[in-house]
Amino acid sequence: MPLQQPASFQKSLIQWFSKEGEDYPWRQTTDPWHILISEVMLQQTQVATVLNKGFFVRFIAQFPTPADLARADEQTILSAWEGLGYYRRVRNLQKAAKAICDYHEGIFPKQYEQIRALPGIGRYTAGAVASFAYNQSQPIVDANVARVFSRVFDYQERVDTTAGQKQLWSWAEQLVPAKNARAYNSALMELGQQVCTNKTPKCETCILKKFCSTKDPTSLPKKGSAKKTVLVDEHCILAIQDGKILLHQEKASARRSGMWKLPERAHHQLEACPLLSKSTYGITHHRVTLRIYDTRNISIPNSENPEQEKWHQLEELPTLPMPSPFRKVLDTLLADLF
DNA sequence: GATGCGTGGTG
DNA sequence: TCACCAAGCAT
Repeated sequence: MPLQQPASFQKSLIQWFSKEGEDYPWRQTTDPWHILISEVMLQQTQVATVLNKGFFVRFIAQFPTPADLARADEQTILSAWEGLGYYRRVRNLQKAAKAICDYHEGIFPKQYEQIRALPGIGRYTAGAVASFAYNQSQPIVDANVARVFSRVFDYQERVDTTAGQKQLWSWAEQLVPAKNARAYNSALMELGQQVCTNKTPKCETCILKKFCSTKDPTSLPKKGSAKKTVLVDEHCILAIQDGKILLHQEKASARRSGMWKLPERAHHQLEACPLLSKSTYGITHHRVTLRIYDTRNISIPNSENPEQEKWHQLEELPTLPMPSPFRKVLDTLLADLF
């Protein structure tokens, strides 16, 4: 046991949470399907993002049961996820919905191993669903828990390695209580989010202060250095004729597959076209400079893969799933032009 | 074990 | 400005 008084540690957390815990929409339900949706949305995504734009409330209204998501088409699920990023998550969520319908008669499974076996559900998400929906005594380790544990135990090794993960999960297993795992796990994560924060931890008011060994919290947890960002240019065209706009759909093998964007052209094909906008956005380790050219009064340069391009009515634009950088630039351009 | 995957917030 | 980070997972 890593602590002398684990019961006191657990009790401190649960008491703090009962006073300071936020009343998020996904904490007002124990429906495992709704809990799963929230957990998948929150993977590598901050609470404020999911909360502010109403993604969770809208999604569970649109797909209240696994069967509802299982029968939706690709464009519909991508549109419901638009703005959240990591679109693979919603595809896996649909695969999980189909598996629940096909192998569990549409009833969300109760056993941890069955939850863990669903597509897109790893060790963290399985533990989160089991503890939040069913109050089962399962450990969780996310970025918040990793930060709290690495500081409480003054862990000087890297956490983004197999050995580091093993250590964090071992602490999580040993400390999760048998009875109140729902409240305990919620509290541990929320302390990491509200108090034991990345840059400026509020150690003076932290209820785990008496359990905590680190003298230099902001130096923890230790991680390897990130991959260097690569600069990339993207040259796209705004082609509008007779109330229609030309769009490109990403292939199944591509990133953002199934989504629509403005068609790309080689830079040298666009020398005669006026530049309409210039913006930048990040995707994985790339920094993309996106330039949009006006081809409305010029013959449109030939595409290398015209089979992926299609004319759409301008009215259809809001219903077509589109990556955020293109949604934003189109909203701005069309507001200016019309 | 390392890498790819989106987007928005932060100091 | 820009690197880093966030309720991870699959390959």
